[in-house]
This record gives sequence, C-alpha cells and structure tokens, in this order.
Amino acid sequence: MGQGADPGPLGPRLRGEFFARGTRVVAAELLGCTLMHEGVGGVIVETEAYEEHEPACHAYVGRTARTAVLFGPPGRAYVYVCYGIHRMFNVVAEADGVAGAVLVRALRPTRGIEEMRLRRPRAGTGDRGLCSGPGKICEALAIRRSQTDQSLEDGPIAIHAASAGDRPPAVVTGPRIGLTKAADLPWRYCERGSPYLSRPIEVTEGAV
DNA sequence: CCTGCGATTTGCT
DNA sequence: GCAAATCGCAGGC
Repeated sequence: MGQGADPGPLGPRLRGEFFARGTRVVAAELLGCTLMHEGVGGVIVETEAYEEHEPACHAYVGRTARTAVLFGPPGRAYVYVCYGIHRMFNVVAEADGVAGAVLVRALRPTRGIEEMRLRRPRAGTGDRGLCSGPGKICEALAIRRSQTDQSLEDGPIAIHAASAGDRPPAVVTGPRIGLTKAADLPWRYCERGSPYLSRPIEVTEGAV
C-alpha cells in the first residue's frame, strides 16, 4: 500500500476556459488536478508541454489527419500510439486554430486502485508502479486510442480541480523525457518531491 | 507502395 | 545497462 489512496472530495470538473490558455500554463496548472476515467484515476503529478512551432510536437509538421485534433478546440483528448505498443494521453490546449498538447506523464493513484492492479499485473507491490509513466496511465485507466478527439468537458474522461482548501502543489520544471528533438526545452512540470513521478526530475531554474 | 522511426515499458545480460 | 516488442504515420520514390 502507501500514502497513495486517501481519495478526498473531487473539485469541479475543468471546463473550456481552463484549457483555452497557453500550453505551458495548462501543463503547470494541471498538477494537483485529478484525472478520472470510468471510476479510476488519480492526482496529476507530472506533465509535459508540446507547442506548435517546436519540432518535438506532432503538430510541427502542420495539419494532417493525425494532428488535426491538436489544432482544434481546446479541452479535447489526443491519444496516440507510441512504439506500436503504448498509448499516450494528451490534453489539447490553446485557442481553436492554434496547436498545443499537454502530455500527462504520471498520477498519484487515488481511485479504483484495485482495478488498476488487475490491468497492470507487472506493477509490483505498492502503488508506485501503477501510473508512473504515460503508457502506464493509459493502461491503468483503460484509456483507448479511439478516445482521441473526445471532449474532456462532458465525455467519459474527466479532469477535476483540486477541492477548495487544497494547497496547490509546489512545481518544479526540467527537460522533457525521451526526446530526440528539442530536448533542451525545460517544459516538463512535476510536483516537487512526489514519489509518483515517472523518473526523478533534473530541476532547471526558470519560471512557468 | 515502402521505409524508418518514435513523447515507452519490460525483461534479460 | 541494453535491446526487443510492434504499428501508425509522415515522407520519399
């Protein structure tokens, strides 16, 4: 077990205005919010920002069948397959017409933990291995590739604000993980000191 | 049409 | 620590 569970009350579901901002602001402010799918989820502790005019972003190649959702309205899901095996869940940010995506990389599991265990038998004991990576999250929450383009405002995938009174997490930033392009940009956002990160963060000095 | 690669995870050397 | 697994997609021919 661990200090993971402890499901406090969920705050209000995030709506359009939250997502219709700059990608990096959305990435930072998603920390502390709770990602839920079909009764299973947890508190977001790690995100990364991907912006239109930066080569690591899928939208860098312009508008294609694959990237159209990134250029569309904010507050939708972008789910794609990586290495032919793993699904990656992103939140579409920025105004309609501007591409931006926030990759959700790690959660502190709080709800449906037994369900997560069934779906991730390799996670080992404890709750650290359940959602400590973008592929693990989609497995634990059973997020499907077909859910790309779904609205996060009224679809089955929901993000809830922290409940009133919860102190916002201290945020640290560093380089994004696993990139071959634009690996220098410090657009990874983590809750400081969280034991649920996909990997420890090399902190870069700088603001959000 | 065919080729090469990628925002990862896991298990083995 | 390293390499395999496995496939959608972008770009070249």
